[in-house]
Amino acid sequence: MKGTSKKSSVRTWIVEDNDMYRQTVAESFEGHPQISLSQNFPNCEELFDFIESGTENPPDVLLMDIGLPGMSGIEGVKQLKEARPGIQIIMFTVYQDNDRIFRALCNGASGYLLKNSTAEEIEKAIFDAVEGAAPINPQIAKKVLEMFFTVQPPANDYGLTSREKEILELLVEGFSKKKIAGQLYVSFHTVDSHIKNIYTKLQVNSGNEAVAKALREGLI
Amino acid sequence: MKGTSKKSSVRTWIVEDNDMYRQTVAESFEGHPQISLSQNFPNCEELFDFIESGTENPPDVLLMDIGLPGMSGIEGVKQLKEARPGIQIIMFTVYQDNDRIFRALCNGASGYLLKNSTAEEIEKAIFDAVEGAAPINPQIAKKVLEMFFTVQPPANDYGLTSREKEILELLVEGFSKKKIAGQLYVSFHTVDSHIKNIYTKLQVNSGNEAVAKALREGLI
DNA sequence: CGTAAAATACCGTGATTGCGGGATATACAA
DNA sequence: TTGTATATCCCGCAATCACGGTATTTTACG
Repeated sequence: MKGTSKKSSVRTWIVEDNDMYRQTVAESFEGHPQISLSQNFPNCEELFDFIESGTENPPDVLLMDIGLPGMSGIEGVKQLKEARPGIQIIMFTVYQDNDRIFRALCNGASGYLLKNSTAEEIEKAIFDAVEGAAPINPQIAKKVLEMFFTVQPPANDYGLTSREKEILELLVEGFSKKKIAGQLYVSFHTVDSHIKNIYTKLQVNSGNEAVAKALREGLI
Repeated sequence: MKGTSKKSSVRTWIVEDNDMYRQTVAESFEGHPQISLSQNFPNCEELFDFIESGTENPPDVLLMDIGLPGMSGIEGVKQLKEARPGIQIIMFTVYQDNDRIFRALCNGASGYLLKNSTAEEIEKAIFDAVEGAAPINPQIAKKVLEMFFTVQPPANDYGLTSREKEILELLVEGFSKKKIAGQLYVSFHTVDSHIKNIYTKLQVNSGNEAVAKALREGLI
């Protein structure tokens, strides 16, 4: 269906500066019936040269080290994703710090494996990636979740009434008191009173502060 | 070291309303040397009753269905995490919609598996969870990444100068023009001019709008 | 060296805001 | 019934803001 012609083999390349490690990975896929690890590079520069030479079509999946000489794997992901968005890139690294994880994923990496992964895990990750999924090492996934789902205090709403929330929302949208009054078909004075109450409840004393507090604490 | 006494067996419970499915999972771990699936429940209410009864210590890991009669698995995660934050909860469901994924992870779920998982995958996920990692199905992980790492237009800064950014920041902090002038040891008129330029560049015409735009688009 | 951009400073005016009052009506709970 | 909360409305005034000018000095850069 849908014209997705099943490929006989997932074409995979690897960028890894440690010669021995690169060879080991390459060899572990030799003779693999569904994965052909057809090219490997010691750094990003050679990868890009090869792609631009047009000698061979780009791969389906790329395993990318992060700690590379010259251009880092993080920067490599960014540039490769810009040039060839279709390639699924799996980071393949020893680094587990939030900053590298964040930047790699920001730049468009589809997966993030640690170098202690078994050949089976790498194999599964390649299949996952080519199917549009995101193979992420559970330890890394934990950090990603922590980055975004940090247990936030359940959105203190400062006891704002629904009317006050409504007006706060319009304030955030940039409307003046007069415009808000028009929008809600009430008098300017009413809006003014509500805003006074909002300021008191939020413990602020200017529109700017109220808007900042509302946006920062997700009050709207 | 550190007093972490290795447990001989990972104690795991499951909440799943489909009797047959629940039995199947339970049976697949019967006689497992390191995982004891010691209790199973058809809904959250019975789970909580059992926990409160104190008959047995809470488990290390809980497999939690989402589509449950009565209290949903999402709500169950929230309440259980509040009561017993130490329990690692793995969602175990057919649902793949962003909203359920988001809410489950928000409420503190450590993992998210699909029901088509193999026994080996579940086994690995339980071990991952108890070690503090986050076993997430790659398809789900992809959605999580999309939720947060959507290729955002590279932070348009509207050509603000560094001084203008500085002043915008102070504006967001709720300072008045006069206060900003004092803070920066410049005249009120200078600040006024900068703010005029900021408004022009951001295409807004009030402090509220500028603050909202700055916060929403991460200009600061 | 020259020039453009940035930062600085000033003026005036009308609009808007922040905030101090106070008032009325309605609804709901004690 | 009597409060309490919510929403509505009004007044006034000092402070602040938005915005139209103009102009000087500093900085950056070819």
